[in-house]
Amino acid sequence: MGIAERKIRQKEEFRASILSAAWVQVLTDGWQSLSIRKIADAIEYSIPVIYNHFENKEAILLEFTKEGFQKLADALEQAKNKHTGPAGQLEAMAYAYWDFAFDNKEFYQLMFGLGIPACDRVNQVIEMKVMSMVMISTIKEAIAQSKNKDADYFLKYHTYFSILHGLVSIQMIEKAGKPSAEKKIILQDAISGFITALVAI
Amino acid sequence: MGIAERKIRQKEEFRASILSAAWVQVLTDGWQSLSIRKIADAIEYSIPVIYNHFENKEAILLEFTKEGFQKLADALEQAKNKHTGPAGQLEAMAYAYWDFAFDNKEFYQLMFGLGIPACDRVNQVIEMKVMSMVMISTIKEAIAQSKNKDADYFLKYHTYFSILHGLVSIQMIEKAGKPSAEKKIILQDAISGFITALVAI
DNA sequence: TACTTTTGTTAACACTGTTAATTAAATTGA
DNA sequence: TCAATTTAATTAACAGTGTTAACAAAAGTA
Repeated sequence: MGIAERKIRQKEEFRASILSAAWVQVLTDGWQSLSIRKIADAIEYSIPVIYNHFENKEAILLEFTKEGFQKLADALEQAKNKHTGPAGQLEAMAYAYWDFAFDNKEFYQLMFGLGIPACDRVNQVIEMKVMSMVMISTIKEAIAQSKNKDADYFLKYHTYFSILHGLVSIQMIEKAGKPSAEKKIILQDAISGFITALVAI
Repeated sequence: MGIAERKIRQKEEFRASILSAAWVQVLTDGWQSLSIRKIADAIEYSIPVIYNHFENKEAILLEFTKEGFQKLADALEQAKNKHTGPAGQLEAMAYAYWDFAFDNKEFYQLMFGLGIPACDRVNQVIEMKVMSMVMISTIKEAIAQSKNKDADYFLKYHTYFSILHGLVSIQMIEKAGKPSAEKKIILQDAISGFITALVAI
C-alpha cells in the first residue's frame, strides 16, 4: 500500500511549501518581519500546522542557515576549481565569498546574525566618525612615513577596520565567553600582516 | 524662579534612570530581551512615561550605540597616545579594539548589530564545517608550497575567514545596496596582503 | 460500518511596541 | 487662598508576536 509513501511525500511537500512561503516573506520584508502567522496565512492553513513540521521558528531559520552555508560552500568550491595554484584559489574564493554575500544578502545576514537595525542606527551616530578619525589619522601618518606615500588612506582605513571587526565578530559568533589570551595571536597575525604591507612595502 | 531649572534637572534624572534600568536589563538578559515594559517596571512607573523621554525603543538603543562608539573612540585614542610611531600605534589600537569588544560585549553587539541568535544556530550547522574545510584545505596547500611550512593553518584560516567576513559585514552595515565594483578593490587590497604574507614570506 | 489514528482548527496565554483618552498633580494667575 | 491652566502619569486598548492546549474533522484500518 502506497498510502504511507504518499503521506510522506505530502508531508515533504507541505514542509517545502512552508519554507517557500517563508522565503517569499523574507525577500519581501527581511528576516525581522518574518512571522509564523504570515506563513500560515500565505499557505492558507491555520497557525499550529506549522508546528507539525517545525519545532519552532528557530528551526525554520536553522533550515535556511544550513541552505545558506551549503550555497556558500558550493560557491567557494566552484571558484577554487577554476584555479590550480593555492594562491590563485584563495584569491578566487575571496571574490566568490564577496559575490555570494551581496548576491544572497538575506542568506548572509541570517547566517552571521547581522541585524539590520544597526544599519539605520550607525549612520546617524556621529560618534562613529570620531572613532573613524582616530583610525584614519594614524593610517595617514603611517602612509606618510612609508615607502608608498600615495597609498589610498581611506582604502587602508577600511581594510584595517574590517580586519578588526571580522576577527572580533567571528570570535563572538563561534564562542560565547571571552576568548583566551592565546586567541589574540590571531589578531596579532592579521594585523601585523596589514601593518607590514602598509609601512614596509 | 528655579522651578524650570529643577524640572529640567528632574527630567534629566528621569531620563538617566530609564537608561540605567535599561542597562541593568541588558547586562542581565541581553539586548534581545530588553523591553519597554520591563524598564517601566524597574523604575516603578507606567509604560507611557518612557515615551515622554524617548521617542521609541530605537531611540534608547541609539543612545547606547552612541555611548559605545564614544567609549571605543576613547579606548583607541588612549592606546594610540601610549605610542609614538604610527606602526606601533596601529598595533596598540588593534589590541585596544579587541579588548574593548570583549570587555564590552553588550555594547559591541549593539553597535554592530550582531544578533546572538546566529550564535546558537551556527554551532549546530554542520554545513558550516563544509565551508571551513574548503577554506582550510586551500590554506594547507598554500602553506605547503610556501617558504614557512610550519605556519599554523588553523590560525591562517581564521585570519582569512575573518578578513572576508569583516569586509563584507562592514560594507553591509555602512550601505544598504550592492557595493560598487570599485569597492572590490578593498577586498583585493586586504586579501592580497594576506596571501602575500602567507605564501611569499 | 465502527474504531482508531492522523490532521487541522479555534481559542487562548503570555508576551511585545505604541498610543488615545482620562485622571491626578503641580504650577500659575487673580 | 482659590480657581484656571498646564503638566505629568495612568488606565486601557490596538495590533502585533511565538507557542500550545483542547477540540473537531477527515482519513485510514479492522
